[in-house]
Amino acid sequence: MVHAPALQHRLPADSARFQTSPASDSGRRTLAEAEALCRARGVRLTPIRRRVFEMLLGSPKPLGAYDLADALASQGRRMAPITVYRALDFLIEQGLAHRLASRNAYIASTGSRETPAFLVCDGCGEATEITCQEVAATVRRVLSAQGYKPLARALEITGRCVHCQDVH
Amino acid sequence: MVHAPALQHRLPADSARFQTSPASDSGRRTLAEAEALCRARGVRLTPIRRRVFEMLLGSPKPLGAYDLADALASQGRRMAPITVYRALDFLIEQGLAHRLASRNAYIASTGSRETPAFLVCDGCGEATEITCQEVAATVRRVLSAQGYKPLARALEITGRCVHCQDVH
DNA sequence: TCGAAACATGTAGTGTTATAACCTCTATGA
DNA sequence: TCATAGAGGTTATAACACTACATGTTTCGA
Repeated sequence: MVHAPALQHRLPADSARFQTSPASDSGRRTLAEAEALCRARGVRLTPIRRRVFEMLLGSPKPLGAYDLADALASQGRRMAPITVYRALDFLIEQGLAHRLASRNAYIASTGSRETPAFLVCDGCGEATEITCQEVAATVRRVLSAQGYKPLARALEITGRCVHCQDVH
Repeated sequence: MVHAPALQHRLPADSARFQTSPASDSGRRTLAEAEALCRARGVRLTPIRRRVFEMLLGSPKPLGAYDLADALASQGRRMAPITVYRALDFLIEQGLAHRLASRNAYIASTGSRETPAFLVCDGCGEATEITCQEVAATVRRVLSAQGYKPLARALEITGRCVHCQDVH
């Protein structure tokens, strides 16, 4: 489960146009932001919710609900699955986490209300959140062309990351 | 479970730029195509696989594996879950179906090897396959900008369809 | 045409993810 | 101080997916 932080640095061509948010180097900041955000909204970032959020922040890859339960068990009393799910529901509602349906796993997010996109590696499972006008605009346009109203759900784009391209 | 076929006709503005493929009105044609495609590839569209594929083709919304088992039970002997999953695996390998992870459900597809996109309604669950150069290009660009190699996985875009916008 | 190999399906059991139903505790404010 | 709302505890179960192994079926070459 231990994993070196993603090497986000040596990237091709036009990566400058994307804002990426690897969880690993923004933990502290994001935790403070989350607290501020919850205060502002009048909702409670309780100890359980906070621990789940920290766990997600600290992980370079999305975690399953039962992974979270295991991990949290090692730092205290075991938590029932439903408890984890309730915390996750809260975090998702507040935009602090997203469910990656393609992996049945959960990942910390920025709390912004915009539709985020995640690049998910088919090999190692690591996921990178990107905020990209182009993606957002394309999604909006495609939806409205079919008469759909957009929802702020995470967009999952599957591929194979730099480190996993040769393998398998 | 019975559901009127989607009204795909009165659509906003620039829908002409998208090729949509509602399952309901292309069943016959697509079944023949699937047969041809399997023959050409030297793989076998066995009775079980064919029935599962027909079931998917006939449904306006994605079906769960156990839905399929139930539906197929009503037209003969009950099928074990694993049998359904095996048929689905085959169809997915051949590009004749896709798994919609956000719904734990499966949907018939065209068999083309390109990355398709599905608009999935958060309300009724109906899904529309679209083939759109713009979407494909955006996905490719975003992936390569982060050093990812594209995979031909279905892209799921969630929204609320025309009929479900007022409800809930 | 016989038999080996490859592929497809049957059977039983289990693993994994997610939720239902109901109860208790605690903080808050009228 | 007591009613209330929200958070969390407990137990059980639903829903989805797969492993392992046995049995059939098709195909193809000797």
